[in-house]
Amino acid sequence: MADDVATRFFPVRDYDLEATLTSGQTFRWIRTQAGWIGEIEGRWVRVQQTPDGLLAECSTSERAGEWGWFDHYFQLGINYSDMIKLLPRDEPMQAALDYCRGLRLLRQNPWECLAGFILSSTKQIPQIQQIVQRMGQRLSTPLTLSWLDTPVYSFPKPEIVAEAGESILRECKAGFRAPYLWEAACRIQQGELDLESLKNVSCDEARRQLMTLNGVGRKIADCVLLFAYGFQEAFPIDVWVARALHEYYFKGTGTPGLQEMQTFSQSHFGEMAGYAQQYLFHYIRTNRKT
DNA sequence: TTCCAGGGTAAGC
DNA sequence: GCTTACCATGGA
Repeated sequence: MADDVATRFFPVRDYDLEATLTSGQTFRWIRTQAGWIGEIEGRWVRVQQTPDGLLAECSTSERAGEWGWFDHYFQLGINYSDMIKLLPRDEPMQAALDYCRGLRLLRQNPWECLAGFILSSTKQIPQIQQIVQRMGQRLSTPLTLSWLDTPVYSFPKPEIVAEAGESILRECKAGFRAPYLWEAACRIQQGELDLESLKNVSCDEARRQLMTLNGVGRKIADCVLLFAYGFQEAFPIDVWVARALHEYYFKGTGTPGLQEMQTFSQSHFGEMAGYAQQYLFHYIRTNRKT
C-alpha cells in the first residue's frame, strides 16, 4: 500500500536540521511535533533531528531501500570539519559560525529553487512560504498518509505553472512577481532554457543563462547556483548580507557599493563563500532581532 | 500610518 | 555609466 513507510537512520555530526530548514534556502518544509515533513522529488518525507544524526521516513510507493536521493538533498557526504577550515578566521565569521554550527547547504531541485527565489523579491520568508503553499494547494495533488493529517504539496512543475497562467499566480498572491514566474515556466516548458544542462556548465555560464530570465538578476541567480546546483563559491547579496558586510567588514569606510561587496566577498571568503554567506545571513537575521 | 521584506526593471540623469 | 520610482502584499 501507498501508506507503507520506510525508515532509516543517518548518523551525521554537526547537522543542525532546524537551522538548515529555517535559514531561508527552502520554503516548503512543515514543522510538526514529530519532526519536519516535506517532499523530495515526489516522495513524502519526514525527518527528525537526533543527537547523533537524522532519522528519516519516506513513502515506499516507489523503490524502497534506495536512499541516495535523501543523501543528495541533505548533502550528507560533505566533510563538515574540513569545510569550516576553509572559512576565514576573522572575528565576525567565527562568531557567526559559533552561532549556527551545523547549518548546512541543501541541494534542491533547480526549478523549485528558481521559482521560490523569483517569488522572494521584497518578501519576508514566511510570506514566500505562504505563496509557495498556495501554489501547491492550487496546482498540485497532496501527498498524504491516511494516519497523518498534514498534507504535503509538491511544487508544481513548469508545464503546470505555464498552463495555469499568470492570473492564478496572482490569486496565490505572487503580486508583481507573477508574470516573471509565469514567463520562466513557459520558457522552461518550451525548452528555451534547460535547467538540467546547467549542471554541466561553469558557474559563470549557468549564472549567465539564469539571468536571461526576466525577473532574475544577480542575487536570485546566485541563490539558485548555491542552493540547487552546488556552486559553493556563489555569494548571494540580499539586504541582510549587505547589512552584515557593511557592519562587520566595512566598518567606518562608508557605504560599500554592490560591486565592491561582490569583489570583496570573492577574495575574502574563498571557495566556500556560499557557506560563509549563509552563516552571516542566518546570524544577523535571527540573532539580532529585537 | 509608515516602513520594510533573501530584488529587478526601466526611465531619468 | 549610476540613481530612483515602481511593482504587490502583509507584518511589525
